[in-house]
Amino acid sequence: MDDQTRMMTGLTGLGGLAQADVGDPDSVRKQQSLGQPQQDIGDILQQIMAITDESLDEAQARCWPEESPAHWGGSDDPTEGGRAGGGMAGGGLPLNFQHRKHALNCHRMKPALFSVLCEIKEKTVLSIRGVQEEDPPDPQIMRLDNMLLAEGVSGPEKGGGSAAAAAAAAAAGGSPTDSSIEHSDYRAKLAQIRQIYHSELEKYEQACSEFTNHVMNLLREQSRTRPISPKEIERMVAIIHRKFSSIQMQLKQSTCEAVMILRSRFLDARRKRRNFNKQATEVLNEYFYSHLSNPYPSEEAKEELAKKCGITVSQVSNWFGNKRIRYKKNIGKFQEEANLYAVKTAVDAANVSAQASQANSPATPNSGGYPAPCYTPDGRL
DNA sequence: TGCGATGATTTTGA
DNA sequence: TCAAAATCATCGCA
Repeated sequence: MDDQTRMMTGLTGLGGLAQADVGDPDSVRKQQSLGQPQQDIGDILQQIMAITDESLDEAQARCWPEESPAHWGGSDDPTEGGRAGGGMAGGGLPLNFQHRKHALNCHRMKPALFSVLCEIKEKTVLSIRGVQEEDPPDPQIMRLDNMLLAEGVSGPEKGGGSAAAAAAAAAAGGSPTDSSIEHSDYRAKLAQIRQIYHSELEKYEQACSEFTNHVMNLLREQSRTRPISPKEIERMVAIIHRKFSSIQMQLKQSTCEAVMILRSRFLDARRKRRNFNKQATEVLNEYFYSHLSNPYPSEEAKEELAKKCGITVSQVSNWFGNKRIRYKKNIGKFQEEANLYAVKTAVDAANVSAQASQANSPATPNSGGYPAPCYTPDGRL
């Protein structure tokens, strides 16, 4: 059966019942004299229009009088909220009006008429509004999500931020105790942020779920008295979710800010340097001046130096970078130091050669590159 | 407290 | 990508 046929049939049937039940003399006369379906439709539409003039509360209160059976295809449970006002049947309105509405509600074709109204509504209102509803995922939310994931705030608990903390602590070059203190401090603060974030997120999700359920129940209840399609309920749920996701975005944004502040504080701490101890400086200087022709230690040499000095490879690189540029800038100033280390290296080499009976071991492999210092064989300048 | 020394970071260029 | 150069920020001493 197509919509039009169904509507016509429904309206005709409804009209007949309305006339019979209501006992309206005019309607009876009209039916008797005209006997036309169009007249019935006009009557029934007038009755429906009269209903739409009421407020929703009035309608609900009067649509479910005490004796009213569940003819709208809904639940028979009398405890349901929408019928709370059932005892108010009548509400001071003319009795024939109440009877007419009751007749409408109880009529067997009411569901058919109702479904037609739903369809019309869906085709008109929803199709217009629904055009822009399929939003692509918000890029800002995606960025925030990615950042929170990378920092180890969202997602499964992992090394995340602590790995960054460890790297930064290692680069700080402080004593192992200092690093571990900084590391654990960073981790503790990050864990705190993580905990607050998850607890707030849980609250939002719970509130969203509760509110969505509440609205859905309300709409389902109202769908008994006005045409609300499941699609419309879905749309409303989507609107609620959008509203709540904007709140979530604020939470994510402030969490990101907190992480950035924590991170910047931690990274600032990296700038707090400590001078290398005397032994470490000596080892580095020894290498530098004994390789003055080519003061570029290989990766292996850097690792070995780092191990000897108790610093990181990158610190060794920094040291050599600084040393090269400062030596080059002011050779005169470093001359004395260079001579000192050259003598030291020569003495060490001599000792080694004496012990190993290898007289030809080169003490200073300098040839070209950075200018070598001047010194006498006895160690004096 | 000022200043030179020094380790770290950033910028620039090959 | 690496090294040079510039710059920053802190240390440590007089």
